[in-house]
Amino acid sequence: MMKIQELDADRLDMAANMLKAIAHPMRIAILKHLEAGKRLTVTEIHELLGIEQSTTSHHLGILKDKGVLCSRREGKNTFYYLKHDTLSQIVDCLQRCTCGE
Amino acid sequence: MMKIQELDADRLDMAANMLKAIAHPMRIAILKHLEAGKRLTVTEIHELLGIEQSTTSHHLGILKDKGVLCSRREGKNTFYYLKHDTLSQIVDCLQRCTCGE
DNA sequence: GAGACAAATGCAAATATATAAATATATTAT
DNA sequence: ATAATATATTTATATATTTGCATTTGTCTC
Repeated sequence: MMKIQELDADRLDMAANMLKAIAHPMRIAILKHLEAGKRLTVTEIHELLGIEQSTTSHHLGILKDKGVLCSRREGKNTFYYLKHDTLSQIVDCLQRCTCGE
Repeated sequence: MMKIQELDADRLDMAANMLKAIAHPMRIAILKHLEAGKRLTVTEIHELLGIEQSTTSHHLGILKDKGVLCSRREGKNTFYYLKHDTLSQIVDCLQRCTCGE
């Protein structure tokens, strides 16, 4: 039998891990490109952002591992996309909050 | 004269710093209590969450420093509150995304 | 199978973050 | 000024993250 508090703590940890995964300039930039159900390959992202292939893959791995993205291999390519569409809200919110400061 | 890319990079950094500030179980718990324009003192939060006073102040300092919270001193107390009401969206979104996994 | 392309992994150095304990500052009341 | 209460800062140690490079694994075409 598990206490409610533990459940809460577990969910808080999960939420913190998701946010930690997103909380990186490059990974926010990645999410901006994946709004509205878009699917992109590792190479497309690495070219869009101008960062190393291995670095790109690493960032995508973190986002996938923490439940932010899903991936699907199709032939030579692996497409990445948002696990929950609603996650775009976070990017939108950040965009609004960093407008005028 | 500043390039657009630099502006983008600056905003991404600012956004990442805000998120990094939020991405911690205790700090998410703090934000949950500050929804809907609520204002709470350091002591209230430290009693609500059952964590050390100095730890509480430290967390609040991080949230304020990174632009998530504002504070206002009134007598002996310092009240903390959300800088942008819209930031509650992030907590709401996390709550939805960590429901069933 | 060999070669080409796409993606993932292991590694190491630099950098960043968390935590708690101790200390310091600010405000009010006496 | 002193004591009491409320916050904030400092410090040190432990731990985690970022990054590029080199390597490896997976997939397709020939």
